[in-house]
Amino acid sequence: MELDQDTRPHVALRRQRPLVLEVRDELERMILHGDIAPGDRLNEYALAEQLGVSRAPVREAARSLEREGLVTAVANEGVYVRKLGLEDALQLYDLRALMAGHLCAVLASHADAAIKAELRGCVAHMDSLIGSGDEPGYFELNLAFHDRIAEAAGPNADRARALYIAFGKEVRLLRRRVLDGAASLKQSNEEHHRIVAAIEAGDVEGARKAGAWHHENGKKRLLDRL
Amino acid sequence: MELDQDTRPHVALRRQRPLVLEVRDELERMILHGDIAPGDRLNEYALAEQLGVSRAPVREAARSLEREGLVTAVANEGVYVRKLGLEDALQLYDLRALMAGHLCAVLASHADAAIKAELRGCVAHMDSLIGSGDEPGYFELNLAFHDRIAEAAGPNADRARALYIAFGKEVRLLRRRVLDGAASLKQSNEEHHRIVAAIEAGDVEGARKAGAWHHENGKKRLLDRL
DNA sequence: CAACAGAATATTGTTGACAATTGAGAGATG
DNA sequence: CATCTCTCAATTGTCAACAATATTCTGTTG
Repeated sequence: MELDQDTRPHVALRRQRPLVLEVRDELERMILHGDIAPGDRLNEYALAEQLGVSRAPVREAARSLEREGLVTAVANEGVYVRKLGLEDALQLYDLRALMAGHLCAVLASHADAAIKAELRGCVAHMDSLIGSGDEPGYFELNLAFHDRIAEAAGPNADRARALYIAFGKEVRLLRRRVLDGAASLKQSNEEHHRIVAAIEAGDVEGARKAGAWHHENGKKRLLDRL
Repeated sequence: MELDQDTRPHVALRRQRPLVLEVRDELERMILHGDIAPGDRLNEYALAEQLGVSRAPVREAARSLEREGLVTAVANEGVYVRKLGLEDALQLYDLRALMAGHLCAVLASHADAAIKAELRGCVAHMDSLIGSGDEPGYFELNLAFHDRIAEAAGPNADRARALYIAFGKEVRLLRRRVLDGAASLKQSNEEHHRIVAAIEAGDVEGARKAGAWHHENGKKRLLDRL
């Protein structure tokens, strides 16, 4: 947390962004990055010293993270990074698929020509990336594609979008990472095509189904590896 | 060893339940009960004094409520009870319907004879309450019915259940309360019948649709009154 | 009289200190 | 040698004080 780099004291002390938000983001980064492993306790004192702040902001940030599902608090004992069991992960996949379907449905109900063209171009580009064997490029564009759908769903779905993003973060707490096998790139993009087709056609329920089913495959892949 | 007299100012008796949780529940009650109106600021100092605690637990509780969506925090200004616009309310109805459908679907996938019988008896009882014109009794049992479904969905849907409950609380922040008209009691219970029928038949997608549609009617009723 | 500058006040942001609880290790005891 | 208790260190829970910021009030000036 390099906040005190600035030598001017009065400027450095004026922060528009509350310290607790900085701490929250940093704790979230640490947890998702694996610096603090699932099951580990968050030592308030150590974290406060490490971040150069007092314990109060750390505690507030922890409460915020607790509500988000990234940590669990035990009375008089501390807060622990949540250990995600298989059952929890399956739930998250379901809910995330539900949200994705909803976002696709909302978008399908009011998509304009511009976003339709953009999404169509996106999946076409992914097709070409598959053809040239550029897997990293595909994964990156895949993320951008789904982000774009969530964003384009508009302000009337921002709550669903927030949950979609939160579930995505949370599922990363699963000990055993699910590496989306490269074997199914073609199948994955076929599903993308179906999603875009439904959105272009204004088929709300079709888009919901296509979006949900695409994400449910992540769950299926997880189960196949057990 | 002799025990000191209990004359110490801050009572530090064994607290199994952290103070912040008590404060959080109390604040939530105040907000939902209307003691603090949407748009009002939560005065940390005043609330702390009123609750007989210091500001730290109040602040932590507020962070928790923020993540839940009941309040919004503004830097250096304070936290305000969230003002729910019509668009927000419609979103919440959609998401709540989504969760309800999911809960019905999960329950349909593994309902045993006991819960089936219980739900069947519940809707039958509601039928009789309609017949006798007992509206308050109907509303109460209606709540219990939906709670029972959410509960019976089991631990594999507890995340969806938590969201379902949270959305229910949040929608109460809407300024203009939606008084579910008594005109549609019969229609409402017909939908209950359809839900139970799908659950009994083990029709997962049918139960999802029935559960979601039943809740979407709340949204429709809200829109009809504008 | 309106508008603005500046002081006074109220409120939030942050900190360090103290009390209480938990967990671990040393020592006693059967 | 196992086990129990007691003490001690580590950590969380809570608080009151201080610093910074926003808001309100007031007096001055054009």
